[in-house]
Amino acid sequence: MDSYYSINPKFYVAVDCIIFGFSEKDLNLLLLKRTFEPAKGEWSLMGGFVQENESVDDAAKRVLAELTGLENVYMAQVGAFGSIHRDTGERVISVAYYALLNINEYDRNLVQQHNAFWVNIHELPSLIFDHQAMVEQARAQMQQKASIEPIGFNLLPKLFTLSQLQSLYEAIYDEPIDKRNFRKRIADMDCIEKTDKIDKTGSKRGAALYQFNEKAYKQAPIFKL
Amino acid sequence: MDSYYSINPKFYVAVDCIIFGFSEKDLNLLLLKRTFEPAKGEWSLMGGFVQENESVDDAAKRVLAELTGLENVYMAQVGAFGSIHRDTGERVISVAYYALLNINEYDRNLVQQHNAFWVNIHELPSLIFDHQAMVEQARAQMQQKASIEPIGFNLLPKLFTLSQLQSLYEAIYDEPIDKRNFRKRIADMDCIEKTDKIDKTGSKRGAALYQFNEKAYKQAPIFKL
DNA sequence: TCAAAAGTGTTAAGTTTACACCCATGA
DNA sequence: TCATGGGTGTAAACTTAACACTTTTGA
Repeated sequence: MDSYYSINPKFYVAVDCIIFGFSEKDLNLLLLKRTFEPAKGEWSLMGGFVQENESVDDAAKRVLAELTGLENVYMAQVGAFGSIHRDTGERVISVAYYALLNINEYDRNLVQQHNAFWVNIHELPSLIFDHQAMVEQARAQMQQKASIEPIGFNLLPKLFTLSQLQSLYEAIYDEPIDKRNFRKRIADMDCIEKTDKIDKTGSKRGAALYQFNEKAYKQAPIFKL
Repeated sequence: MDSYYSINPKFYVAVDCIIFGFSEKDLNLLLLKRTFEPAKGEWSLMGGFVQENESVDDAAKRVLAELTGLENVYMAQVGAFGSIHRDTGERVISVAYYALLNINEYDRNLVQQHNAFWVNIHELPSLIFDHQAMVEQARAQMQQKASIEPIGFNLLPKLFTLSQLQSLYEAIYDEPIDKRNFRKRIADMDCIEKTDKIDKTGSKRGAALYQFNEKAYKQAPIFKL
C-alpha cells in the first residue's frame, strides 16, 4: 500500500529535549557538551532520532530516559522545526519537547556518561543549530502553561514548603511575587493541601510541608498562579 | 557527511492545514471530500508531503496555495502528530498548521477541483486519521492567540464594522459578548481605527467602517479582546 | 410608520495590588 | 539574644460585568 506515497521524499526525524530542573531559586537546563559529531565540543540539547517502532512522543520519552534514567516524566511538545539547513550535516526535521523533573532525582552516571550538565537558565551558553529558538519557545510555553495548569509540581519534591513553591513560581515568571498574596491564592486552591509534616532543613522555626492533590484537582480543575 | 545519521530510519513528513474562514456569524473550515486514496470518499483536511527543496513551513504555505490560490496567508503551526499508525497507509509524521483567511477571497476553481467545501465548525463531519484532534488543537490555540494578538483581522475584509468584529469574536470564543463592553475595549485600542467610510449593506442606518492599523500596533503592541 | 441594526454611560461586583509586623527556633 | 525564615489581614486601585434606551433610514 505504499503506491500513494512513494513518489515523496523521506526525512530523518529527530526529537530534542529541553529539560527543566529547579534548584537554588532558579530554573536550570540539562545540556550536553558534545563529545561527538556533528558540532563536537559545542553545547546542545539532548536529542535523538525517531525510530520505526515508536511514536514521536515515545521517541522523546526514550531520549529523555537515555540521559536521565527517568520514566514517567512530564513532557509537552513545543513544536516541529523544519528549516532546510537547520542541521549543518544532513537535513533533519526535529520535534522539540520540554520536560519538567525533580532535579534531585536522576541517574548521575548516565548524565556523566553523556557529558551533560545543569546550567542556570540565566547563564546559558550558545547552542548549536536552532536549539536556542527551541529553548525560547519552550520557556514561553512552559511559563504560559504553568500559570493555568498544575505542571510546576513536577519540578519539586512531593512535599514542599510554600516558600519553595513561591521561589519556583518566581523562577518560572522571572519576577518577584508578594508573599501574602501568593499564600492567599494557594489557600484558595483545594488541590494544594497542607500535610502535618514539618520541614526543618530550610529554617530554624520549621515550615509546613504541602502536597499537590491530584484527585482534588481532577474533581475541581481550578488552577491559577 | 551523512555518516552520523545513516543508521537511522527516514519518514514521510506531511503537512495538514486547518483552514479557517468566517461567514454568517460562524467559523468555517475548508475541508476535502476526498476523490483519491487513501480514504477516498471520506472527509479530511487539505494536506501534502514535505519536499526536499522546502522547509516544513514552506510546505504548509505551498499546500494552502494549491487549494486556495492564496499566498501571504496568516499561518501558525499547531504541532507534530507522530503516532505510528495515525495514517492507515504507510507511516507518515504530520505537522499541522492553521490558516486564517478572508472567506471571500480564494480561487473557486481550485477549490472545486479539489472537491473542497466550507463547513460550519459546528457541523463538522467525521474526519480521517487524527484530523479531528488536529482541528481541536488548532481551534484551542487559535482562540488563545486571538485573545492576545491581532490575528482575527485576517478573517475579515480590510474594512469592517464593529458589529462584524464583534460577531467574529463571538464565533472565536463561541459565546456572546456584551456590545457596549466590547466597543469600550475597541475604543481603548489605538490599533483599531475608525475610517470615514460607511457600510450601507448591513443596515439601513449604515455603520462606520474600521480598519486595523499595523503600524500603530507595532508602536504599542497592546491587544486584548 | 415601523422594523432592524447602530450607537452610547453608569454602577456594582469582583479581582488585584500594595503593604508591615509578630512568631518560633537554633546557633 | 538575635538572626533567619515562617506566617498572617486589610484597604485602595483597578478591572470586569451587567444593564436599556435613542438614532437613523429603507422598505
